[in-house]
Amino acid sequence: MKRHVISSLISTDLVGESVTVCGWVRTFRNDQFLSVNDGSSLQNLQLVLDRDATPEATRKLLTTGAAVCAVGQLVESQGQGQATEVKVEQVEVLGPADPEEFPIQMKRHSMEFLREKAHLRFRTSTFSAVFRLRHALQFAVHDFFNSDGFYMLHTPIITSSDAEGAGEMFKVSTLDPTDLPLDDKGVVDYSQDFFGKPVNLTVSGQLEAELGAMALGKVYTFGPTFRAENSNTSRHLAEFWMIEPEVAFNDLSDNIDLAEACLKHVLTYVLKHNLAELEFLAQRELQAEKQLPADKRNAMGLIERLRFVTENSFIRLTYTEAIDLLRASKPFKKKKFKFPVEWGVDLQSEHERWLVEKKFNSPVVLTDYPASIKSFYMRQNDDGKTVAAMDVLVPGIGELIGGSQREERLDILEKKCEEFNIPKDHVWWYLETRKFGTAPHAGFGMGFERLVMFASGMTNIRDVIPFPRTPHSAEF
RNA sequence: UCCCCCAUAGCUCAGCUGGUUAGAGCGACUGACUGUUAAUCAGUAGGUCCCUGGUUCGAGUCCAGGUGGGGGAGCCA
Repeated sequence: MKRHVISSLISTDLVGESVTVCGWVRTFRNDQFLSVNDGSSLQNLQLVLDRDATPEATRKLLTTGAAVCAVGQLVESQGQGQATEVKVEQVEVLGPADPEEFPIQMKRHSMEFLREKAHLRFRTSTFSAVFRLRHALQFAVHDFFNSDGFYMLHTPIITSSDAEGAGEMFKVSTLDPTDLPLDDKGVVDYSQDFFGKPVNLTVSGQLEAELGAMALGKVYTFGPTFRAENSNTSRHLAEFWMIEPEVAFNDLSDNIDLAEACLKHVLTYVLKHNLAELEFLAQRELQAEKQLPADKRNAMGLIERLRFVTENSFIRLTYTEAIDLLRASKPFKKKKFKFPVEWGVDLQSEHERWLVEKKFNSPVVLTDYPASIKSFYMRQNDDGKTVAAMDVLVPGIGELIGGSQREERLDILEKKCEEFNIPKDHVWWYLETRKFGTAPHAGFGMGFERLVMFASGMTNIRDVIPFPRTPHSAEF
């Protein structure tokens, strides 16, 4: 069946033509006006029925949520709310939706309620807008790297690498948990497992991406990532998608430039191609913020915030400079911070928030952290105390990107493995890239859902991924 | 994992220092109206007050435990 998508019918270009449209009923007013959405855009199409020509049995089935298909002529609307409408000649209900049971009503629902209806929440304007935006953002990410000569590398999802230390891992096994094979010491004998050794779901594709970068030059991964941390926050998922570029011959400064350019590209893309969604989400945010006290609201609207990021240079400062700024700040002097601010301890959320939301009100890139609070693979600076690490912090979300220049010197990397208790035979393949033709290189990880949060103004990460995985929650 | 808050109709919520028949708005249903924009107007139905136990003459209300949800923290992206 040849169909027209609704997004192509809301302008007057096709007026006079006979059209076929299918979609889901939003409202049915006056036994005559059927508002239908097919997901092609936020816009609903108004189908105008001939009340007398439409059997009552059909009209009774035209309830919110029902799937319908209609044939008619596209005409200029006689009403005020829309440019065009369809004079329906024939309408068929493909799938009714019992109005007593269908949970999505033409009224505002709480995000908490819709989260429990994750299978149906796509039918709402908010979630359809979020997921169209999510699609556009992932397309823009691929577009950015492809245009810049990167190759996408599919790094493994099942991995035996346990060296990254990025978090607790999900074990993957085909052994029967009620009948585990044990060796003579009573320890599980993984030689009988599918891979002959213990394996996990990946917590990061970085180490493997580094291997690719040391031959292909510029690579990136964009795949699912799993953390079995018992994190119960609005910014963490057990299953999330991460973008991890890795570039040979880049230093830390190049790495920050890449992160900044990438963010600016994807936000510019959605500002150009998804303005309707962004305008809708900006309105939604405004409504939601009415419930909040004035000091908890965003200083700028959603679109203004995104433009600000695309048009201004990110603030760059070292960890040491950040500590100095924090120690000179009002909340520090008034002892408003709960956690100590001194060189050597990691910055807490409250400190990052102050820097990003109060001091600069802009994305901030913090660099050169103390070695002791960062990972083993980050490149040691000449001062011997800090490493060439970077975090990109954005208002409302905190850490959006974390990255570093990688340690390319074999002797130092081997020493770091010892300090971090990483057995060399677990990462022998990683170390060999430093043995054969080592070169400076750098990369970062960007949490895709956090990017979608930032771009959409949604405040809970569970509302920007179709089917969120969090502790005790894997329905659907 | 820790701290705080919450759980009452399909949804959002009210329900006072414990008191007799648990309410509102929206939605749904029935009817009226018919160029409506979350249509309007009138009416009707709809409740295991999250679960278990306790205190009390009496518990939606107080106490304990549990479950679920939210906000914040840690871990991080």
